[in-house]
Amino acid sequence: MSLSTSYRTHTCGELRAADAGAEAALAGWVHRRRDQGGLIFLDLRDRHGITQVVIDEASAPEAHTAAEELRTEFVVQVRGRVERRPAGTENLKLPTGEIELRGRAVRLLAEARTPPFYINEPDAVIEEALRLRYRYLDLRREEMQRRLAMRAALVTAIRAFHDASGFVEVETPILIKSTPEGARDFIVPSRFQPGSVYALPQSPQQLKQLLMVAGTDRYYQIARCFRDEDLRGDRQPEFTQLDLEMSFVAEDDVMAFVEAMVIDVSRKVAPERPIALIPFPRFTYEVALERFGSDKPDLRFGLELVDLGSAVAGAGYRVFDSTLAAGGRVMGIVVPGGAGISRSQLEEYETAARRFGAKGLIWIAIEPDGRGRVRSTIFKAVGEERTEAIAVAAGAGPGDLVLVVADANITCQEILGKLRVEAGRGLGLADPDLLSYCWVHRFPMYHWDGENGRWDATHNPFSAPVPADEPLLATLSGDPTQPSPEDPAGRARAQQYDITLNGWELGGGSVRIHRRELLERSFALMGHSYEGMRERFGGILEAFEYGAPPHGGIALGIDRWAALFARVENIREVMAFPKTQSGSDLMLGAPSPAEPHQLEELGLRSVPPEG
RNA sequence: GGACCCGUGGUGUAGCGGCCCAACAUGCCAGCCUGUCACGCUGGAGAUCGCCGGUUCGAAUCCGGUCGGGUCCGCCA
Repeated sequence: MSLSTSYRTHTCGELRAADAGAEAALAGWVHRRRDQGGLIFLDLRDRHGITQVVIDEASAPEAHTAAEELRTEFVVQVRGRVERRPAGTENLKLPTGEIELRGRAVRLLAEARTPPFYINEPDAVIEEALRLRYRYLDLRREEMQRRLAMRAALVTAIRAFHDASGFVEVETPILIKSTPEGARDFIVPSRFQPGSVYALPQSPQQLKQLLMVAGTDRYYQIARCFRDEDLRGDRQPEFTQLDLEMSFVAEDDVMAFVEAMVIDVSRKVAPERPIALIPFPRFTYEVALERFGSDKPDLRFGLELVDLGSAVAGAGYRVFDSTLAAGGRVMGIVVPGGAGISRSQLEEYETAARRFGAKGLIWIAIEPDGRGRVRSTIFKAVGEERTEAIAVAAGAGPGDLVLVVADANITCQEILGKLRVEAGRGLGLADPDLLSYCWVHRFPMYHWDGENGRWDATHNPFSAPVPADEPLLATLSGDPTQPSPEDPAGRARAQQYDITLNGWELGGGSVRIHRRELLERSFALMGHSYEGMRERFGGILEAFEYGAPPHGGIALGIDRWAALFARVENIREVMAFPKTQSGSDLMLGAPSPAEPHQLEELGLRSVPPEG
């Protein structure tokens, strides 16, 4: 494919030694200018690369005069002859470094103000607000262009795989109906019906299920989604999901397809990065929490949680005894070689544990040489022999450090899960090249919402129970609209699966309920009256009366996936025009106050904030 | 809703009660330079230290507020 146009014969990354002798025209930005007096060097840049232009006063006086006026980021076109560079002056750092363009004519296409930050220095540190204010300049930087291209390649690979697998890409509307579940909706007031609003989709969930009812069989979409919640490095108010849904599938069918797709896409986008385990490991939610203290485990390192309940029972340490008596857990992780860490590093673990919600952190260090010499927070209370026995029970050897937490079951697991990640990454155990995918499935259908006296969907309110648990979607009272925390529903597991990459939740999905009766029962458990359901979910409930196929699907966060491929922590780095933590677009100045006539048309009035 | 961090020439930082009408690097401007590639050399311009108020004889520096950015908890799947 040629990118030549009426302005250029080649891109700035294209010319090689084999092109020597050819006439060429290049167009691009002045990356750098090196003025030697009678000889001026220009590094001409476009997104494809950099080519050196040399302009000799003696042989091209007009071009030389023009080049003297050039400044950084001016846009120019240069015509001339491609020449091999004189021996010894080749630049091995550039792919085009064997040649240069001997400029005969320099044409200024656009001047440029001095940019507010360095576009030509890859390592320059730039305040993020400044980058966002001048995003078009930030994106001009090679690194950002690379990320945009990588993201495009990611989406292309996704489309290719789905297309080859019989999927139909369908666009769903952006103006839809507000639903009460999940996050806060962005709303758009209606001019036709003052006082009424559309909602922007949090995901196309109901629409894709309706496409299944329509017989689309396999649907996918690169879908923009919106959630009006507080932002984080990995959360933007609008973000992109790969959304897909398949008919006539069970859990394994969806997982198998997604796994094959993820492997194919990974190999296309990041061929140099090994995929840790194929097939992807699968853990039930319960096992994931028990072994890794997380429903999105980072499997690039071990440091698995160990139950120390029997090892500490009767040790005579009050915290352990009271926790166990209250039905809690005492668990630990072994930090290999951690016995040698400094007092201040230990304190960092303690601070981290408290930040994660722990009441305290107990540690046991086994000295590296000799045997039986331990240091520990519980040494005095428990004695050397018993302390060492606990450490050994955790699987620690000489030189290791054991971190122990005692708390209610899930609290204990989650705290240690976070400490595990802290320790694993801190010790450099997480191979940054590795792509370590895994599945976590069989989440609890519901968790008890004590505040509202109802069950709440752990993930998606349309998720189906695992077939064996379907009878559990019931209440003790017998009436699903009268739930209580002791209901069998609390034990039901969902056909819900999350896919995790290097400790990030990449996506989640489920097999859906496709029978109206069961969906209504589930909604009732979640506190909806039958009237309320018709109001909020009437469309889909009715659709299910007209023959809905069994179906299931998943949604994957494209931004997170791209960020992981780009090895960045923040999804803003892989979005062209992201917003700040307070939802502002610093470049466009959005959001901005509504014009009075706009409000009037919509039948709205602005109320000044309190205070 | 809450906690913490940051805000000083265009950019990145230093200075953290008087030695500062603010330092360093880079960028910018001018001059010189025919093989540079983060070119080099010489000279120059450029900052009411985010904003408002307070403490003090004296504030970039201490205190309060506010605005903007970030990280985290809540929230969010």
